[in-house]
Amino acid sequence: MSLDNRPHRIPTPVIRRLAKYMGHLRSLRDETQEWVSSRELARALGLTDATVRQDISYLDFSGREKFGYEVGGLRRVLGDVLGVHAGRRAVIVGAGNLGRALALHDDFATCGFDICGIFDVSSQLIGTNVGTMVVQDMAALPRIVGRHGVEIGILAVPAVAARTAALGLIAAGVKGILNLASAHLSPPPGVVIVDARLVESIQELSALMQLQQQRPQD
Amino acid sequence: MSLDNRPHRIPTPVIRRLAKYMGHLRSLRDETQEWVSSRELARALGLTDATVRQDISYLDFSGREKFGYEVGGLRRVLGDVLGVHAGRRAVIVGAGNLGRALALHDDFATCGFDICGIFDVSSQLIGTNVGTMVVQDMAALPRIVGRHGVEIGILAVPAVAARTAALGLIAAGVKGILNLASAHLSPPPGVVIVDARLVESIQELSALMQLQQQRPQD
DNA sequence: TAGATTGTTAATCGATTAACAATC
DNA sequence: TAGATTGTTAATCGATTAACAATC
Repeated sequence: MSLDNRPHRIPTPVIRRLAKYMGHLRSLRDETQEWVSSRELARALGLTDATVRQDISYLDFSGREKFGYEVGGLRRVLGDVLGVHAGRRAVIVGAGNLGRALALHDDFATCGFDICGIFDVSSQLIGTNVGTMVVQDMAALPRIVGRHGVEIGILAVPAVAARTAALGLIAAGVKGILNLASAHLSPPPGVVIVDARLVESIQELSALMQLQQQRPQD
Repeated sequence: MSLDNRPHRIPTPVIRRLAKYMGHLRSLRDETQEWVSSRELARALGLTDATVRQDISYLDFSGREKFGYEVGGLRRVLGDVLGVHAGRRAVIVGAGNLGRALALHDDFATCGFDICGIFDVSSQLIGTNVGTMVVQDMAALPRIVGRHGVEIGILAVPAVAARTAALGLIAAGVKGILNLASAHLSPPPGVVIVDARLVESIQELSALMQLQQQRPQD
């Protein structure tokens, strides 16, 4: 009866941990382990068991007392939430070192994300090979996005080019952007942007190292 | 007098935003802008001005009423906290597509992190060129770390190899690890690990897209 | 002066953890 | 049965935001 049968909002920190759970279950893949407990997941990922149970309670999935969670079933519902079963297609914008590496990185494919194009504006790069793909002109983006039903754009361009590239992706019909560029982008309604910046991560690391050296007791 | 003149603990969310502020100031670099207000920083980065002021209050730095923060000074204290002036040296472990791309990525150098080696265990990769560097055997790691005072290891290896590689880095004397591998690592005391996983980020994006499509009002 | 902006306190909001009844 | 584990509530903890006095 309740309206809350519809999928509820899941807090972002929870979503991030769900992705971690998925990663752990994937590492169990070939093993024959059939059940996993909240305690075991927590240990493996450096969390508390209460957090794991709370997180899993957001899913349409139940564990079983004394056993824990059935590995295959949990993998299925996690995959549903994380959209890895949706067969999402993605394109990469930016065919520099990072963009090319991502195009060749088969982890995306392993996790259900199909990279179906790589684009750039540089005439020096357009036409060059990246694995089995050929770098295409940004002008070809709308056509490819339309033809393949591309939903995700991976932005691997210099900061100065980020805004224009993002607008191009959005105009082409992409609904989500993974932003590796060092520029802040505000998504229009209906578009989601997630930042993933290596420079910020290494700076975070460096700051934590600094603080740790100053107050080693922590 | 107070003991709290010593550097206080800065919450991780704050540190992450400090890195964003730094990125924004960097984008102002060539410009002649001398002052920046909390309001302006907030706008540029999608935050509130209260958050910006609260964050900056963790720093040993003061703004000026009616003017805001002096750009050069703020950049200096941010750089201190983020360790970008420390001239930190880093090595990359894993000379696959991602590792090689990171070695060639000059954003790290631009931000004050000096990549001074790339390592792998594969005899097929050892000895190959990556820019001006040559891929070295992991066995050479302790020597290089010692000689150059390397503090950071960037882990870009497959999940199965992550633990061994991390132990190698730590044994060699590295104090911080940027972990791009899909494996959870628990740092020993005195070592800091920050995770930066593209697969988790794209799954987070995908989940947010899914939720957005289900509840577009959010 | 009036207006803009900081620095900081207090209030709100949200996330994590502890605890425990229910269950097998 | 006893013991292990879930699911969930309530308590705690921490982060963000609002508000405003102080200042130039």
